[in-house]
Parts: sequence; structure tokens; C-alpha cells
Amino acid sequence: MFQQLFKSIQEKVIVTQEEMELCKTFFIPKKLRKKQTLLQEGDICIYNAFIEKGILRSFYIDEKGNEHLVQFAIEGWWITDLSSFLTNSHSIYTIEALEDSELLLLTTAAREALMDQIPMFERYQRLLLQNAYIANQARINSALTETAEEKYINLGNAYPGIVKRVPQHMIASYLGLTPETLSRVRKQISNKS
Amino acid sequence: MFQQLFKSIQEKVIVTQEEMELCKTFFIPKKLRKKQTLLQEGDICIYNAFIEKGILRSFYIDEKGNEHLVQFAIEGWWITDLSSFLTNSHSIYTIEALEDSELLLLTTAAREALMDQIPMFERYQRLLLQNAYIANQARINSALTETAEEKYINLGNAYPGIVKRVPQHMIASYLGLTPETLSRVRKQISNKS
DNA sequence: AATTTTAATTGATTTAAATCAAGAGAATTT
DNA sequence: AAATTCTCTTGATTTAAATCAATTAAAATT
Repeated sequence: MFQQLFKSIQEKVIVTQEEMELCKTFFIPKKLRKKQTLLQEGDICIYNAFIEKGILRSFYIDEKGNEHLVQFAIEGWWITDLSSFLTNSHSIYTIEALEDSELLLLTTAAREALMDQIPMFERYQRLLLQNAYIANQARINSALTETAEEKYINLGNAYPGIVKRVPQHMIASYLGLTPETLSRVRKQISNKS
Repeated sequence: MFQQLFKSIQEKVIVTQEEMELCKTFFIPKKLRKKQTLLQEGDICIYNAFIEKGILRSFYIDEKGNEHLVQFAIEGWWITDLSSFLTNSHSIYTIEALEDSELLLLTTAAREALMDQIPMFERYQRLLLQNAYIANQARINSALTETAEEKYINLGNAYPGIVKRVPQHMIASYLGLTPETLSRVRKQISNKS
């Protein structure tokens, strides 16, 4: 149950065996079946979720009723609505499993206790955030400057696992494209080669 | 010289007077005149810069020769190329002062030493990153889903100080718009009211 | 297996923003 | 103060992607 989490932590910081065992006690294991949700729009996000197995997405519906896919997350990644989680505010996002998934949940209190008791866990969290910051910066650049075709190709190169695993209209939504546009882009690419 | 920095830290964490004094010794004060650069494209970013006074921008030039404004930063904010800073890789960004500015610089080594010696400084850095992550998430949503007009109005509401202080074509670049489009958007808005 | 629902494709048309081009207005520099 | 450079505006045209609409294909449910 904790394989992926331990791997993720040990890739970033050095922790003792005892700390690892202590760490375990803070997490709540949780299974989600496909289409079940971890967070519903309007609720307060009380969990920071680590994914041991499966794949989830977070999305929101805008005033015009359009759905926007904010994030995908697979094994070894974390997912939450950080804004709602940190400030106890009502979330505009829904977080949903796209496949049957196994999660490890951290409440705000458990996360803070863990960071107080194991300073290396705070470092681990900071390092995760640094990587997420860099990835988001890349996504901003992509969204602002790339064509539809470039966005799709670059996403496929960066995260082939996700592109293969997820319905095409969700990829389109993640890239800020309509499903029709993505379908045409794919055709154009396949015609080239 | 350290007013803004101390204010920023004390807003986020609790530190003793001694820690604050210790903290000072890790920073290198630096003044930049307008148009001078902290980082040149191709160089390795060795500083994490806190802005005591002034305003800076980071930008890059793409293959087609177009300039893209990545970030503005004003008093009380940090600026760096985190990717280059953390991995010692050559930066694609240039960081430049838009006004005469006063900075406090942290090298990678100083930053790490500071985080080791003052755990609350690591917490401070994590909290900054959390806020940056949330802000970037909002910018991604904006870039992917908003019209030119919405982008401009929302930026003006979120950061009126920046929009007033900076040439219009830089705002356009930050929003991923051409200067012509932003000029027309502004005209349209002023015609409405 | 048949039916319903969901997903993807394709075509015609519209639209928001980019591009190209020229000129007016500001701000620096000499 | 004149000249140069930089910034913003306005107009005409093009273009990438969205929208609208219909059909086919695939997946899920009964």
C-alpha cells in the first residue's frame, strides 16, 4: 500500500526506517472506483491525496457550463485543491477517479503534524512544490504561446502515459481546445507521417 | 534594507530576533538600475532575489524571435528562474529591472544553509511556493479559458499596481496577446463606460 | 445481443485574435 | 531643442480555432 509513497519520499529526501513507520500512521488509505469522487464542487477539500494506483482528474464547470480539466494525476503523484485545502474555502473543483484507484489521504492536521514531527517531510513537500511550480510555469508558457498542434505534441512527449490512458476530449479540455479541434489536429499529424 | 523581507517572513512564520539577525548575513544586497539585468539568457541563475524596492520582469525570446513575458515582480516578492537555480542549468530567461531596484540575493548554497539552520525559513519558502502554485493555477485557467478582455480586466483587478506601472506592450506579452489586440481591448472597455 | 449513452470524426460557417502596415504620440538621448 | 527611439493606436486583411450540425464509432447498460 505504501510502496509508491515511500519511493516518492526516498527519491527526494533521506528519512530513517522509524520515520517511515511513523509516517504511515498519518495516512488514511482509501479506494475509489472509476467515476467516484474525492472532492465535490462546493465542498471543502480536507484531503491531500497521494495516488498509489490509478488515475484522477480535477476539473471545474464555468458560468457558461463548460467543463475545464485542471489536472491529471497518476501513480506517484499528489492531487488536491490546494487553495481550498489550505484556506478551508469551498472548492470550485471536482476531483474524480478515471480508473479504479488507491489513495493515501492526508488531512490538513495530519499534514501539519507530520511536517512538525519529521522536518524532512516538510522538505519533501517543499521539493514537490518546487517541481509543481516549474511544471506549471511550462504549462503557462505552452498555453500562452503554442498552437493547438504544438500543445498536443508536447503533451504527448512529456506525459505519454496520460495521453494514452485518458479519453481524447479530456486531453482537449486540459489543453484548452475543443474536442473537434483536437480531432482535426490528430488527423493532420497522422497525415504528415 | 531588510524591512520588506522581514515583513514578508513575519507574515508567514514566527522567528526570533536572533534568527532574523542571522538571516541577514546570508543575503547579498544589490542595486540594479533600470534596464540592468540580474540574469542573462544562457547563464546559470545563481540567485534567488527578494525585491526590497522596484520592479523586475523575466522574459524569454522564442525560436521565432517573439518575446514572452513570464513574470513581473514588485516590492515584497521573489524572483528567480527556479528551474535554472535548482538544477544549475542554463536559463532561457532574462531577468531585468524595469525601474531602479534594490534586491536581496540568496545563492543556492546560502538558501540551503539558511533552511538547515532556521527550519522556519524552510517553512517560509514552502508557504511562498504554495501561494505561487495557487497563483499559477489561476493564471493557467485564465490563459486557457478567458477572452482577451477578461484576461486584461482580471489582471487589472488582481494586480492594479503592476498594470499601472508597466508599459502596455509588456502587459500584452504577459497575457499572451499582441500589443494591437490589447490596445483595441482597452478602447472597447473605455467605450463601454 | 440490443439499446442507450458516450466519444470521436467530418463538414460548413463564424469569430476572436494575429498579422501586416502606417502613422501619431511619448519618452530618451544627443 | 532636435533627433532618435520606443510606445501606442487605428485600419485592412488573414488565420487558427470555435461553433454549429450531423454522422459514425465505441463503450456501457439493460
